[in-house]
Amino acid sequence: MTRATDHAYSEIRSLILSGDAPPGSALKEEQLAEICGVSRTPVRDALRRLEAELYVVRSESQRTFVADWSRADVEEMFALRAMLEAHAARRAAERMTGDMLHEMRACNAAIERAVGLAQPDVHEFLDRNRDFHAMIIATADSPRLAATLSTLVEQPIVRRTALHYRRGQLAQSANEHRDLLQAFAAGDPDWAHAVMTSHIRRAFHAFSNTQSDGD
Amino acid sequence: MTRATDHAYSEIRSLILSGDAPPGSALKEEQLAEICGVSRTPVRDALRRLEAELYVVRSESQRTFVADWSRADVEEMFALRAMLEAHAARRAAERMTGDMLHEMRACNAAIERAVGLAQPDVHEFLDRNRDFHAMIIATADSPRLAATLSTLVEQPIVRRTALHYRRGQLAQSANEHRDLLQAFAAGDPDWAHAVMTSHIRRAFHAFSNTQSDGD
DNA sequence: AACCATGCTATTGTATACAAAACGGTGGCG
DNA sequence: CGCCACCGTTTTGTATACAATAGCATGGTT
Repeated sequence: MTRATDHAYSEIRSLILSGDAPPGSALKEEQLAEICGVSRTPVRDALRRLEAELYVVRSESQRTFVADWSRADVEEMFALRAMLEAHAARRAAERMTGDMLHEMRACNAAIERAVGLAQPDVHEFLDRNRDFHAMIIATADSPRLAATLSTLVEQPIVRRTALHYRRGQLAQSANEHRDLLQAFAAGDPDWAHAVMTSHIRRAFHAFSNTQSDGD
Repeated sequence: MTRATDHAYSEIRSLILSGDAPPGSALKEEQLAEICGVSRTPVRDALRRLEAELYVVRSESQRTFVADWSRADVEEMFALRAMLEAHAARRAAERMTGDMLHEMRACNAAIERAVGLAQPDVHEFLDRNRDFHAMIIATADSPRLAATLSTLVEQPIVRRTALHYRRGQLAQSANEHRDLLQAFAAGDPDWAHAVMTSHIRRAFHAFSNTQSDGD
C-alpha cells in the first residue's frame, strides 16, 4: 500500500463520492486500472480496502459494485454510530485533559466561525467537524473502537448530508458540540454519552429530511 | 478469493490459532506462500482479510505480524462486543419468530448435552455456541452490525477461553442462553439486552481468571 | 414458443518477474 | 568508544501474462 495503491484508492473513492460511479454500478478492475494509470494489482488492494469501509460490495461471484444504501441501511448505520460514538464520548469524559479540552474548544470556535459567515463555509465545517469527533475518539483511547468507527463514519452519507444543511442546522451542530464540551469539562460521562447520542440522532433526522426533500 | 486464497487464509489462521505463529511474530509473504503451496498473490489477499479480522497487524512499513493482544486490548474488545451483541439481542427480541426460537432451543439443548457429558465436549460446545450467537445476529437483521461483530468475535480469545472452562462455567453459559430464550419468548427487548450484557461480561471475567491462573 | 445446453466473451484469480523500499550490519570517522 | 553513513540483503510493491470461471447470448430441441 504505497503510491500506486493509495492513488487508486483515492481515485476510486472520488469516483464514488462524486457520483461518476453511481450506487449499484459495477466496478471492473481492468477499467479502473486504466483510469488510475496503474495495474490491476494495486486496484485490487484498493477495492479490498473500500470493501472493508463499506464503499463497495462484492457479489457472491466476486464482482464488485458501488454500495447502494437503502434508507434502512442508513438508519442502521446511524444507530450503530450513535451507540459507538456515545460510548467514545463517555470514555473521553473519563479521560479528558485540560490540553485536549482547550484544543477542542478552539476547534469548535473554528466551526462556529465557519457557520457564522454570510455564506457558511461548509467545507471548512466538514473538516473541523471531523477533527472535533476525531479528538473525542482519540481521547477515548480505544484503538478497536476507533477502527470500528472509522468504517462507519467516513461515509458518503455524512458528506452528502452536510452539503444540504441549512445554516440553522449547522449552528445547532456547533451548539451541541458546546454541550459536549461542558460535559467534558464537568467530567460527567453520562452527560457526554447522552449529548452524543442526541447529536448523532439529530444528524440522522436531518439526513432523512434532506433526502425526502427530493434533494 | 477462491481455492488458493481461501486455502491460504485458513492455513495461516491455523498457524496463528495453534500457536505455531506466536503473537508478535513476523509473517513473511514468501514464506507463507511456500507453506501454503500457492503464490504470494493469494497470500496477500488472505493477509488483508486476516488484518481486517484483527488476527494480524501491519507495521507502518507494511510488514505483517501476528496480533499480540494485551489485557487492555482484550477488555476493550469484550466491552465493544458486549455493547454490540446486547444491541443485537434487543433487535432479535423485537423480530423473533416461532421457527427461529424453536431452532435456538434445539441448539441450546445440544449445548447442554455437550456440557453434561462425563467428559464435556468442548469442541461441540464451541461450535453450537457460535451457532447460537449467529442465530441471534441473523434475527437482529442488521448486516452492518453483523459485519462489525464478525471482526470482534475473533476466535483466538474465545477459543482459548473456552478450552480452560470448567464444567460449571460451561453450564452457566448454557443457563444464560436459557434466560435469553425466555426473554426472546417474552418478546422483551430490554430483558434480552440485559441478559446478553451480563453473558458477555461474565465471559470476560472467566477469561481474565483463566489468564491469571497462568494457564 | 419455451427451455435447456453449449460455446464465446468478459472478468476475476493466480503465478511470476522485476522494482522499490526497508532493515541490519559493517566500516569509517569524530 | 560511540555515532553515522553506506551498502548488501530481505521483504514488500507493482506489472504483466496466463488460467479459470462466471455471465450471456445463441441456437437447437421438445
